[in-house]
Amino acid sequence: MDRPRKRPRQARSRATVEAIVEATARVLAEHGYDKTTTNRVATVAGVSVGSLYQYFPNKDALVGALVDRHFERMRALFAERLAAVADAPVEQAARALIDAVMEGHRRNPRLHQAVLEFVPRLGVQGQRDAFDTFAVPLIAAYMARRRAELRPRDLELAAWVLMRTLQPLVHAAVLRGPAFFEDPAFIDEATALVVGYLSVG
Amino acid sequence: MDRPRKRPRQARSRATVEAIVEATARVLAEHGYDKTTTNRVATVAGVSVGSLYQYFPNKDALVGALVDRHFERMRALFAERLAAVADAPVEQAARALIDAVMEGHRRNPRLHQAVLEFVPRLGVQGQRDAFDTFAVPLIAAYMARRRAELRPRDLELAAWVLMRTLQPLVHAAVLRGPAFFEDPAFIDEATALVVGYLSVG
Amino acid sequence: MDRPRKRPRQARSRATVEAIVEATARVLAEHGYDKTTTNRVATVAGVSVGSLYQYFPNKDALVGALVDRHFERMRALFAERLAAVADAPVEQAARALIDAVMEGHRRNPRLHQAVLEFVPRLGVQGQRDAFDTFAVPLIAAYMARRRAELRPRDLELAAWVLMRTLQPLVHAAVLRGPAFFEDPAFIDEATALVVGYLSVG
Amino acid sequence: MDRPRKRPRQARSRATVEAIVEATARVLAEHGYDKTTTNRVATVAGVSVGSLYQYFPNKDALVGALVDRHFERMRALFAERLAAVADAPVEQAARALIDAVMEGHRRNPRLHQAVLEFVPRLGVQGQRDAFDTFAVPLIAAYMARRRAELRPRDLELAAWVLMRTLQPLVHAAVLRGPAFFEDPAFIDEATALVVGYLSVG
DNA sequence: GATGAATGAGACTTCATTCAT
DNA sequence: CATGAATGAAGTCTCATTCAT
Repeated sequence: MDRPRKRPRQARSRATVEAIVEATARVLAEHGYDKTTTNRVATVAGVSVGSLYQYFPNKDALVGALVDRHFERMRALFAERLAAVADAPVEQAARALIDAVMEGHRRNPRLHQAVLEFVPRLGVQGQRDAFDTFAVPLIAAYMARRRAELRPRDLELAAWVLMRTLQPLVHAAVLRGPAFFEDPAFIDEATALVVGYLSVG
Repeated sequence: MDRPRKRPRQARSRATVEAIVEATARVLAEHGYDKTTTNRVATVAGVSVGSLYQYFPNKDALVGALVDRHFERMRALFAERLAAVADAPVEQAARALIDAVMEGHRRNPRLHQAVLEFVPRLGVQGQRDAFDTFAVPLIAAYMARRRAELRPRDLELAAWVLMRTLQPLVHAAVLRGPAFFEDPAFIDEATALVVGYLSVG
Repeated sequence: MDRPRKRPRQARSRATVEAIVEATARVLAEHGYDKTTTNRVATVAGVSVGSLYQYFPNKDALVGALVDRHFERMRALFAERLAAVADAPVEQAARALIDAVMEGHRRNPRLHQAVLEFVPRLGVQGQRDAFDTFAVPLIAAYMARRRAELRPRDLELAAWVLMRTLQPLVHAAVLRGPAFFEDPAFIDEATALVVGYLSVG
Repeated sequence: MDRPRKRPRQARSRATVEAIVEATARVLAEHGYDKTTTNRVATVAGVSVGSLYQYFPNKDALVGALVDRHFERMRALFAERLAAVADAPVEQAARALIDAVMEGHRRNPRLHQAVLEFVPRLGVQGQRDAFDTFAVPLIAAYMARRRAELRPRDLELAAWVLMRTLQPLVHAAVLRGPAFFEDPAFIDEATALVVGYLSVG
C-alpha cells in the first residue's frame, strides 16, 4: 500500500485531503471498487484530479487511506466499549462486544462491506492484522481477569476466534436489514454463541 | 448475472465450456478479478476469445458460471458429509460440519477466496443465498432430530448463524496456513464454538 | 528499447504494422518526438490505438521500429554504393561516399533529423553503433586495398572519423536547403575534406 | 523562443534567475528534456514554481535562457582561444581550434549534449546560427591572413565546413570517453583532418 | 515578490467486445 | 463453429501553468 505522497501543510490542503478521503468513502460505498475512478472521486470531492494526485500517489493509496481511517475508528470504538465492561460479567461483556461490532457496521454498511472487500488485496491485509493485533489482546485481557469461570485456556486463540466469528456474523446480519439484526432474537443468538463458547461446558 | 448464452449440445462444445470455466478458475485464483481478462482466460483455456464469446455473453457470465460450479460442488460436499452423520451425536456432527467447511476451502483457498470476494458484486449474491437455502434446512433437519438435547428453538436461525459463523472462521484460519488450521487446537476450538452454541447452557 | 510485442501472422496484420511504422515516420518528421502521440500515429495510420498496442508495447517501441528500419535502409544503401566503387581511386570513392550520405538525408531530411535526434535516448544508441559496426569495416576495407597511397595507419579509426564527420556535415548542409547542398561548391569542399584527410601530406 | 519576461533589477532577483538557469542545466543534464519539469527545476533551484514563472513565461524560455548562456560561453571561449593563435601556423591553429571545441564539450558533456539535442526544436536554431555567425568570420579572418598557403578560396564556406565538422566529431569522441578523446591518436587524426583540408593538395 | 495548492487538458495504455475471414 | 485482428471507450496519471494567500 502506498502512503500519501505529501503531508498537507496548510489548512486548505488538510481540508482537501479530508474531502478526498470522504469522497472515496462515498463513491466506494455506492459504486464498489471497480467503479471507483480517480476522476469520479475527485469530482465528488469537489477537487480536480491533479489535486488528488498531489496527495495520493495512485488509486490504491486512496483506498488505503480510507481503510486506515476505518480501522482507526474501529479501534477507538472497541477500546471505548470494552473499557466500559472491563469488570462486567461474561454475558454483559458479550453483549457489549456484539454491540460494538454492530455499531461498526451499522453506521455505513455499504462502506464497511466495501472496505472489507478490499482488505484481501495486496498490502492492506496489514491493516486488518493490525486491528486484530489491537483487539485480540484487549479481549484476551478481559478473559484473563475472568479466567476462573471460563473454559478456554489459550486466551489469545479464543479471542481471535471470537473476532473472526462475530465480525462476519454481524456483517451478514446487517446485510439482511435492520428488521433482522435489530431483532432481539438475533442478538440473543449471537450472545448465546459467545457465552456458550466461553463458558465451561 | 448473465447466464451462458447457449447450452452446449455436442461433446466437443461441452469440453470447451468446461475448459473455459476451469481456466477462469485458474486465472482468478492466480491473478485476482481485475487481472482476469477475457483474453487471458481464453489463452489459458486454449481457445480463442471469439470461441469464449460463443458460450459466454460477457465477462461476468464467465465468473458467474464459476460461482455456480463452486456452489454446486459445495452443495454436493455438504449433502454427502451431513448425510454421513445424520444420526451421530452433536459433537461428532459438529466435527463433520467443520470438516466439510474446511474441505471446501482446503482444495483451493485462493480460488475460494476469489469466489467469495466476488459474491458481493451485484447479482451473484443469489448464488450464495441459494447455498444457504440449501444448507440451512439440512442443518436444521439434523437439529430437529436432536431437538430434545439442544438449546435453540428457532432452528432455521441457529443453522443460519452456524453457517455464517463457521464459513468465515475457517476461511480466516485457512489463510493463516496449514500449521494453524490443521492444528487440533484450532479444530477443538471451532468444535467448542459449535457445541457450546447448540447445547443447553 | 522494447521490441514489437507480437509478430504479425496474417497479411492483414503485416500491412497494419507497416502502416503504423510509416505513420510514425510521418508524424515524427512533421511534429517531432514530443508531439508524436500514439493516438495521432494510430489516426494517421488509419488504425485504432488498440491495434497499435497489439504490435508495439509502448510509444518508444514505435520509434524503435522506425529507427531499426532507418538504419537497415542506410546499411543497404551504403553496402550498395561502396561496392560500386570498391576499386575506384580515392577521389571517386570519396564522392561516392559523400553521395551515399547525401542520399540518406535527401529522401526525408526531417525524418532523418528526427531519427538522429532520438538516437541519444536510452537504448537506441545500439542501433547507431550497429550502423558504425557495419559501415566502418566497409570503409576500412576499401582503405586497406589502397593503403599504399593513403596516410592513415589506423584504418578503423580513420574510417570512424570519416563517418562521424561526413554525416553531420551533410546533415547541416541539407538543412540549408538544396540550393546549398546540391551546389558543386559544397560537394567539392566535402570531397576535399575527405581526400585531404586520407592522402599523404 | 520566448525570452525572459522581465529583466531582473535587483541583486537578489539576478541571483534567483541565475539559480534557476543553473538548476535547469543540472536537471536537463541529468534527466533529459522530457523529465525536466518546471517543478523539479524550481525545487532544485530552491525556489517555488511561482517564482520561476515570475521570470520565465514558460518552460521553453527556461531552456532558451540556458541555450543562450551556453552559446555565450562558447563564443567567449572561441574568441579567447583563437585570439591566442591569431598569427600561429596552420597546424598550431588547428590544434587550438580542436582544443577549444573539446574544452566546450569536456566541461559537461551531458549538458552539452542535451543543449544540442534541444537546438533543433523550434526557434532555438537561431542561437546556433548566431554562434556560426560569430565563429565563422573569426576563423575566416585567420584564414584570410594565411590565404597564400591555404587551398580554399571561399573562406566563409571553408570555415563553416570546419565548424560543422569538428563539433560533431569531437562530440562523438567525447561520448566514447576520455580514454578515447584524450588519446593523442585521436587528436592527431582530427588535426590531420583540418590541416589536410586547409592545405594545398 | 514569494509561495505552493489547485487546475485540467491530454498523454499513455488496457481490455471487453465485435466481426471479417 | 473457430480464429484473432481490430476497435475505442475509459481509466490512470503527469505536468505546465495559474492564482489565492
